[in-house]
Amino acid sequence: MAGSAKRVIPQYQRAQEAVLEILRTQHLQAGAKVPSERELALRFGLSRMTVRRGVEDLVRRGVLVRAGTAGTRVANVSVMRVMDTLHAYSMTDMVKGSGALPGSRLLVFAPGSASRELAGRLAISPGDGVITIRRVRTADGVPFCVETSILPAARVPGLAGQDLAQNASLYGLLRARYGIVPEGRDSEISLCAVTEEDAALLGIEAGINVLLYRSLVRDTAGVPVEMTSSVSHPQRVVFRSQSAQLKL
Amino acid sequence: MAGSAKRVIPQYQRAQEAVLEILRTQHLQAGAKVPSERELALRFGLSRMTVRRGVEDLVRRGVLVRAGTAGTRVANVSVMRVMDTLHAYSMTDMVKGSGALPGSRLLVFAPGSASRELAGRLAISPGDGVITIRRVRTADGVPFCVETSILPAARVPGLAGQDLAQNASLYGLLRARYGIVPEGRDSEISLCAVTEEDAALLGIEAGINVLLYRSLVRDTAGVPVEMTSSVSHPQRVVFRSQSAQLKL
DNA sequence: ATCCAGGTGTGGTATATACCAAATGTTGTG
DNA sequence: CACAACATTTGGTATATACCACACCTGGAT
Repeated sequence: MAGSAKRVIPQYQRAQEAVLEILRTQHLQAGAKVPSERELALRFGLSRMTVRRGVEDLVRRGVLVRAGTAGTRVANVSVMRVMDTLHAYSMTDMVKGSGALPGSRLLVFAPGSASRELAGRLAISPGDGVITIRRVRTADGVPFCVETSILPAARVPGLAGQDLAQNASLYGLLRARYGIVPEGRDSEISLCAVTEEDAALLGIEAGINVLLYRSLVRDTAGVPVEMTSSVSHPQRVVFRSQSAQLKL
Repeated sequence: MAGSAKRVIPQYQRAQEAVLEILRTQHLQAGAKVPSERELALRFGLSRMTVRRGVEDLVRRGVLVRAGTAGTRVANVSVMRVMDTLHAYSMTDMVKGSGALPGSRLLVFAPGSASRELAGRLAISPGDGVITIRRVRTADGVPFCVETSILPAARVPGLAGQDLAQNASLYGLLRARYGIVPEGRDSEISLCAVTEEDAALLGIEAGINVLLYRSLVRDTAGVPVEMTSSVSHPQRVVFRSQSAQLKL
């Protein structure tokens, strides 16, 4: 019924959005109780089952936690990096999925040439052009990580700083303008002492240990398209993953 | 009292089991088509919605892959194996895999009873018996992490401290003695300040930030078998993962 | 004031039904 | 034989309903 668009967004996803909206507008903190499923259903004009499906997704993504028969509450982590094996989320989508408004501020956009080691990783020749992008990522305006990406310049001709000026998603650009679809990634999580510069950007004490996430992203052909290394805020970021192994 | 509650197994989990059973008995290879939801519902005597719920779990766990309106298929196993560095099941094997000699020292082996929250995570009843195992893990004799495992006591009758005395692998024991095969895990990596005790064990300064790895391991039926949380040495541990997107 | 019984609200499960869009299968025509 | 037209199958979504077990609150008896 009603107006039909080509891409129909399912009601349960709208319900999800609506719940996230409630979290935002009501400034619900971690541990705050969320309206019951029946209540939400009534409010959204949907059936409980439909609302429930949306809520379950939010629970699965770690935004909400169920307290059994004592209601459902807001989880205590603001930003999650879901290391899902099936979906290579863009950071932008990841933040959105955590119920926050994603943003980014461009710090550096610099053409350069690849060192021998970098060239090796990116599968290009030493001296080949690369582009270094450095950004502060924010969720609801609060910075949660400083990210540095390095891409082979040949893959992204014409890419300019202003393309990333706003809150644009790099992956969105790669896909839309260059037809590059990130498919696989090798990643690594470790610790490092935060530099003074990064500490200032994140609003934390310099020199303390923080999470360092580094990854190499490949396209559908397995060719490297991006090297990323990002430093995360100690309290605001959690890496999650779900996996299953099959043995028959 | 203190006994296990009735703990009724939901039909959709039975449906899951039944589907896995079909995969086994019919020797369905990766890519093979699985009976349709309506067909399964008919076969199991359940409603389609109930069956669907089970199937969705299997999809989420990576066992099955949906091919839209063209049916549902068995996932490609080889792809799943690629990512098992981060999701390695046995720490012992992991250490071996990095070329070092694995070892462990048992700190605590304590029976106890589950709190409400713990019971919820392990899918047992509050008050049910659990076993807490705390070990220092070493590589070539050098400690690199302090690990705490909690298992439902009912799953491992007769398990004793000396079983883990030396360099025995807990997972090896689970498999060999109890027939428990770890299959999937939900995991999470974050930061925490190291306690004095752990700091002393790892030979690092107390209070600094270290990597905290927490996971819930499930067996082939999706039933929780172990909760782990481990604190890693800041310089000696790196979490790696490889992932590829799955397409059939 | 304390305690306990019972009502109410909550999530968890299960079913029957319905319609849609896309993919597949079948059939009838050129 | 090739190919278009049609019917069927499949997963995807959405709803209404029902019952359960547990947590919580409230009111009344002690």
